[in-house]
Amino acid sequence: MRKFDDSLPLQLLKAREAAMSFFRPLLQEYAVTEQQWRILRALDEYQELESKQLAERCCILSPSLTGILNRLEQVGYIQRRKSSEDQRRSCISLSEQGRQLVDTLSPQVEQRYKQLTDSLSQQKLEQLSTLLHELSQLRSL
Amino acid sequence: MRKFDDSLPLQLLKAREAAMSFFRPLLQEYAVTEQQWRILRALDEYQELESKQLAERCCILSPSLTGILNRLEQVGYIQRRKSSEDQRRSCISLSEQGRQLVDTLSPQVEQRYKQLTDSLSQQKLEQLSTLLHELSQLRSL
DNA sequence: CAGTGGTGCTTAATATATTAACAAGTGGCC
DNA sequence: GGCCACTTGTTAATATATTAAGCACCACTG
Repeated sequence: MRKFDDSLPLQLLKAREAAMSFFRPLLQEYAVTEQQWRILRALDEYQELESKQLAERCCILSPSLTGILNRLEQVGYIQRRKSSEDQRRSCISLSEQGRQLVDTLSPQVEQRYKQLTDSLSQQKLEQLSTLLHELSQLRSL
Repeated sequence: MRKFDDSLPLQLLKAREAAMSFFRPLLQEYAVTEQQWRILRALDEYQELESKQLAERCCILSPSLTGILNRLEQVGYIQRRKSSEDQRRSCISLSEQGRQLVDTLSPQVEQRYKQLTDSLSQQKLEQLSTLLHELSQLRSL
């Protein structure tokens, strides 16, 4: 039978752990979690997003998102407003404080990201990115 | 700046989600979690392992492992014994019931794994595996 | 306009992840 | 033997992940 270590999900997990080891110390220094940073990063790029879009882009399920957004709101990094057309939807955006954090952290994150990509070569990185994208499209029937 | 969706950790996360979508329904049907299955799978392959080795191979931190092993022991899938030479270490192994579960589930998991790999082509899979392994070796200085 | 199905988000309950602190066991060293 | 540094495993506290329920709001339809 196929060996345990050959499991694709496990390989993906280990690869991600290695990649995250580049950023964890930095994020911890600023007291934001990995997931919180994904949210902040997405909001920085898309200005204002609904919860559902945020969940989709950040790969976070809505029940988790509820808690994360509550905490981010409490420390003052984001703000919400109810959509005027649809009372169910809430639109999330960065607060001034949140934007400041992103502006401060982003360059440092980018620097470490470069260390990471340089360690692997540009070509392999693109190759990997392509394969990962292809895999992401797959769904069990 | 680099786009949000280009983030390697996020790509790895999404790829893993896609891959796991092939197995989640099956695992849920047998009421075992993803992590519990990793443990059982590892124990099936290595007979008996110490907690630390298990944590290493399954990519699970010790505090999480403590809880997972407690639950697996309670439902009767594993058993522990203290190492005779070193009273700190505990050796974990599959119980008869645990072995039965693995024997029942493994073929079905393999079947879905084949669906997954067939969807991607053998060549790309090997290519991906190689790149992931290389990435896994990297560590932030 | 009440009824109905569907959507967006939250709650609840349980299982993990993550960091720090701790408790106990081991080995070396004086 | 007693002190010490180190290792193994656990506990504690907080943040997420996952599935199932629930609740409010929306659009549609009779």
